[in-house]
Amino acid sequence: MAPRSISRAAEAGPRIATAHDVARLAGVSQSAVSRAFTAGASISPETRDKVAEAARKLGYRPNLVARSLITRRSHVIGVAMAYLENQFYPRALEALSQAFSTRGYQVMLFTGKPGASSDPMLEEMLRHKVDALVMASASLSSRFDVECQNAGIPVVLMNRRTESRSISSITSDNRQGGALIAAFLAAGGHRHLAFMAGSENSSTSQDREEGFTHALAAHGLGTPRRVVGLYDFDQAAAAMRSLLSAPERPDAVFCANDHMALAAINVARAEFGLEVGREISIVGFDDAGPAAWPVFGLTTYAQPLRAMVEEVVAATCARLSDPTSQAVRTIVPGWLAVRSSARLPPVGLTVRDGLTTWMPPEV
Amino acid sequence: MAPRSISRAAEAGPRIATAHDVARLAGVSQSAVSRAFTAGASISPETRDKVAEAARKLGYRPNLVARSLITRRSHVIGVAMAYLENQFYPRALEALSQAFSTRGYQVMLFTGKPGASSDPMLEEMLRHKVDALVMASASLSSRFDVECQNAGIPVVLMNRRTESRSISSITSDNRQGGALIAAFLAAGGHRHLAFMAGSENSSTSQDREEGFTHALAAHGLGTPRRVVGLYDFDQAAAAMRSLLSAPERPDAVFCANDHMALAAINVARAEFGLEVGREISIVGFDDAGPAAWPVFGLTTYAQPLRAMVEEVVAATCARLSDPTSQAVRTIVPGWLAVRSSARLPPVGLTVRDGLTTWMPPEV
DNA sequence: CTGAAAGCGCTAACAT
DNA sequence: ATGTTAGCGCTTTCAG
Repeated sequence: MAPRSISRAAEAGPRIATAHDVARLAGVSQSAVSRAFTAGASISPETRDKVAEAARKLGYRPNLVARSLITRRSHVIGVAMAYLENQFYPRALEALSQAFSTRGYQVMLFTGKPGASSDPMLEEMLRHKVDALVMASASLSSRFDVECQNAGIPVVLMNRRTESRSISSITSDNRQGGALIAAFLAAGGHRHLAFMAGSENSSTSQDREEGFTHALAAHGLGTPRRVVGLYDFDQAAAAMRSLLSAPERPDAVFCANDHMALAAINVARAEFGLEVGREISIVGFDDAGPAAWPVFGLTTYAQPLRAMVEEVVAATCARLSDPTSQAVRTIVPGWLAVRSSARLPPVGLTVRDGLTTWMPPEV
Repeated sequence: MAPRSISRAAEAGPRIATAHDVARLAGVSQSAVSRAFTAGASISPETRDKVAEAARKLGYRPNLVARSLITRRSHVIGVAMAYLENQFYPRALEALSQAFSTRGYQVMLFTGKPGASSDPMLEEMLRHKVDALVMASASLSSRFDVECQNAGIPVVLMNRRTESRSISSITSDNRQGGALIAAFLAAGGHRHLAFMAGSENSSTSQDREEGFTHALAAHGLGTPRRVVGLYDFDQAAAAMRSLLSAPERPDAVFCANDHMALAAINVARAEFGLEVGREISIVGFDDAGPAAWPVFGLTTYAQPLRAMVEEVVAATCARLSDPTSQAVRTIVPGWLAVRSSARLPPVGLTVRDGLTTWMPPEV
């Protein structure tokens, strides 16, 4: 029998070292070990070194599960996100994960079953004791609100908003973006406008539409023709098809996001042989990756992804460190990325760092 | 003093109910509550009902953190994934998350800092006590292997393989896919072939290249010209540029994945005015979302995403339920999705369900 | 079938 | 600065 096998259970392989094991080897108490791994704990350098040495030998790593049981902080953020075929979201997810991990949080992903309610997802999040929730898609039931408030976990919405006073939201300026696009299209001399909506219950789509429609009216261009793409590629393609098959074809269509705008370009070009940007103008919203690809050259309202993510993380951490703090409703300004998918207005274009944008001429 | 406030701490809001609270209200022991929430535990229907009722009243939810401390199962799977701008990965992630949640597991996402080693990521995964790891990108250091083995947590690679005997991997048939593409291109009458590699240390890129190159030689087409796109859109674009600027232009290029192939199409069409599929053939690998978009019509070796994900989940769960089981090395067959980006061979095409594929004529 | 009691690995008073 | 003690909320023997 090996001399050091005191009371090791007859398991396969060496047990995972605990703080006790480290304490024994270092000749200190278990709490000393805990302190050695706690930033700012009062411990002498010698003890810390002894512990570090023993820990290294044993390959010890603090068990975060045990820690969170007592500190009541799991350092895990639940992120609800579906619809990852829309390039905007994977980028957002990656950025969120990186930003949170910088602050010591990990992201637990909740995608939800395709058509299901968000309630089972909420249930899982709550059981797993996530410290906070960031929701970047899925529409939340009203239960969500109260359950999270009861559980005392902050909820931050990204790219959507809600009426609830207790839920923070970070969006870009959807209304202003819609209005800017209306002005841009009007300045470009378009007369027959169309709008392609996302989901009817999406605040984001609503805001963009409102901004667009109101500004259009202000420019004396009446009400745009309206189709619904449900944020889905195939649905958007179908919607575009109906738009282009109608007797009076629009000369410009604003799609509530890039994913649908890309579908629209595909249909216009491949099925109707239209030269996008000359025979028809298509504008999107997001500035997701493929928008900038040369074959698309999609003119779109650019949502500042990094800035939005920073705000999300800031809002989350703020409520985490002070639970009594108010929910915020942050609107991050974006800008119009002008490329080739829409006819250009004669004036107002600016180029900086190789990027072209447009601002309405001063009134 | 309210009659029922026995010893509640003077906190804000109602405390989150624990099994003890439920037990008290139901008039049973705390272990009875535990049993009521454990499938297959021996408990009478009456007790179960009493507990359920009390739990409902209190909004009780078992605390998974506490549970996992004692069961040593967190029911959390760590998924390491970066490079989400390649559409294949977000889809994979979504599918993984759904498949795992069906089996009672949640996914914790690890993206890693852009250029950093995978070691700090590993550290976090271990501290969080994930039950298993699935790695869909990032190259793992050798430490990874031994650390995970020590910690007793299974590692499953998706879309890459490794030499280690203890690590499972699920890939599609990269070699065969490369070979099939070579045969397809040869049959299409192409003479000047080129290959665009991903990362040099990527087993996936290597396998695809090997299959391609060997088959090409067998068809008497010599060694293809070789460029490196590093799986990156801009790098791939640059590589394509150099290919098309060279004195002898290739008439077909096989890119190690769709993301690069899409970049190649962009450059060929937008910068060189080439009609892709007639003046030059471009073939990819993955069949990621945009490949099927009409404007691209990318001919590509389709990796069966759902099947691969099912295999990943199966391999993970197998090792979880029997830690002594062997690591597997599964190769899932794919098929050639023939579209318009490459010139068609005169024979061998088959259409089924609106999808076109190609098989080499029998020898 | 049920309750009492012993911990899972750790942090946080509280003494010293 | 350090050790002792008491749990965090739960599962799991072990008696009965």
